[in-house]
Amino acid sequence: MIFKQRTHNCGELNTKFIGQNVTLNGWVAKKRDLGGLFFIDLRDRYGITQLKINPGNSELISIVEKLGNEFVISASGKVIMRESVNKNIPTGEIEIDVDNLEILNESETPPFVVEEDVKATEELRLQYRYLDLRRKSMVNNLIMRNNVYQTVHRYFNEKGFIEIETPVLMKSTPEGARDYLVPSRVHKGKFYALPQSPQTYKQILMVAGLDKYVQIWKCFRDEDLRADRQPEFTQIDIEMSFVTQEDIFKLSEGLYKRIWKEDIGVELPDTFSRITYDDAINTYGIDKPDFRIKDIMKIINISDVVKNSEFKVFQDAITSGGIIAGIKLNEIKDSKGIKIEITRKIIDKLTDFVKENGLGGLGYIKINDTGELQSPLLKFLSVEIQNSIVSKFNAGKGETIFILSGNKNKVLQTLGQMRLKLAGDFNLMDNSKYEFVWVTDFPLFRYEDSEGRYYGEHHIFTRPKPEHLKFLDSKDKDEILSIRADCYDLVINGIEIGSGSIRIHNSDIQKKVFNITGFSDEEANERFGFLLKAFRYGAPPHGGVAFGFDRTITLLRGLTSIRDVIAFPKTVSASSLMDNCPSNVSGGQLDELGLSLKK
RNA sequence: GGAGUCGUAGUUCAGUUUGGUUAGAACGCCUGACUGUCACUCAGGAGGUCGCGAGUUCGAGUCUCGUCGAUUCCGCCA
Repeated sequence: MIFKQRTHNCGELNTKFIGQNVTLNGWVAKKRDLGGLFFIDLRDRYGITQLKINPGNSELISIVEKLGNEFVISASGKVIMRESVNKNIPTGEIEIDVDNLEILNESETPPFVVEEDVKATEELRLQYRYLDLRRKSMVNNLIMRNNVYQTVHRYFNEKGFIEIETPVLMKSTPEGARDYLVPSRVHKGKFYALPQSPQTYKQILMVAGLDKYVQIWKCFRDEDLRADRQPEFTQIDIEMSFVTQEDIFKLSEGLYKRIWKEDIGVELPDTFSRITYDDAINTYGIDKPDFRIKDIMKIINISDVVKNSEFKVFQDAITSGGIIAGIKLNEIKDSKGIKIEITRKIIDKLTDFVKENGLGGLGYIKINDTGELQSPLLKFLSVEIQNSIVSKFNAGKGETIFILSGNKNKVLQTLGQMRLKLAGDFNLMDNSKYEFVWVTDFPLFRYEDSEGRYYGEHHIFTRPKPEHLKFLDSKDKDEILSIRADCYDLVINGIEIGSGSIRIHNSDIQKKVFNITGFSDEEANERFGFLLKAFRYGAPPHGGVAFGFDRTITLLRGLTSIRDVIAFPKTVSASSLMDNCPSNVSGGQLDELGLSLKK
């Protein structure tokens, strides 16, 4: 097809081009017919330029009359000054006085109007993703994604890293997430797995001596989805040899500092905050604390203070090994600066919230403006204990203490959730801030009561801290659970953005970890023999980290769903609405693979 | 696997609480008018398997049960 090719795009023309003859190619975003005089908004991914079609040119008008939204056209003419300027768009001072117009392709009436403030549901947008991606904000999401790719590539190239591609078809490994499996035709009855992460490969690259590896790569996990979880997602995957945790922090801080600076113009501090896992849990009730609410509503354990009270609820908690803890809510104000009273209604709502989390109820102590205490708990607590609680929270007039009792994990977790809820409900955090924090010293194992076995908390290649190595031979549950690792998460605004560790590089230690997590030597050999073998040929000390690329872009764009930064995402039931996948396959395909479907 | 929300015109929604005449609005679409619009305006028109399937009822968009899809959360995600 021969057509007049564009000389410019729809976002670049301005008054400097006045008088020039130009040709634009693009999509009809809007046609306005004023009765002979037509205006057309022509759109491409760079912007929108207004075309003006004069009355009188009957040949041109007959073409214009046929135009509908989303038709693809080529328009030529002279750049002229507009009679009335549109200040809302960069090209708003000029328009094209069209003398030639060509329809390059027609469009059916689109199922929804392609406009910035899209009305369509996400379901429809996903079905017609190619229309949704014509919208400026979606284009900008993809452009941001591209910009960050480039920043990452440049950064690691400067630092002497090598990008190495690892296989997409790999060995299925137990542990961790469910694998996506790919049947082998050549080896009937055998399967590849899509990588949950390139973990084993990058460690083996370290054994190979490729001491600085990086890759922006897809990972696949067959688990249930969320707004921030897709079955396939992208990571910035990093591994280094001869490094400590500090080296990895420094590299990562440099990376994120660079991305924030280059791609959204925000200057981050040279080093990020740090908190240990135990402190995070005990102070914020969560392993991914949102440091936009760092210094308020910290969790305070008052078990000691109330242990001698007569109050049965507290006594029961203590006898059953639980705790009593709480948070303090400062005096809060609405957007007009008027004080918000903590009413019965608010407390009832919070009580419901607490009960949904499986706790009996919510205790509270309000300190009135006169300094007088107000609480249903007072009759159960001596004045001495009341005063100790107030002083432990350093509570003053107009403030409220919320108290929970029961199972330790549940109490901490619920208080953690309450902090987030209160902060959200009462606007207690600065949403324009980016709070980066490293959570360090994660436990090596967690114990699954229902299965009676240990799991690697991060993954089973994580090295215990040297001073805890001795506990690998222990049979004592508390000792095993007390093992900490140089294992860390990077958290931004309460979102887990990255995770890594210093790895085991010694096959004996690796075997012990396998054994604790329930692998016999035979099983470990069957599954990870290749890695253990590699470790016997001079494995250097090494460690690494992986960052969620989609989540990073989501944060940079101020969004909440990673689906908006992925060109072709899947729904929460892991299907793609545009191309209807997954789908059935023919009997012949199954035969070839030696598979049959269960009835 | 569990819980919540949603599903009505091409689209976004109202109508469902309390079952009852011909299911409405806006945007989009079609026709006509209009020479400076940029959410153009004005006049008119077409457009509905109320997600699907059972049930209750004289009668179901509305009530009940099931089911499918979207979405949010819990479990799960080393």
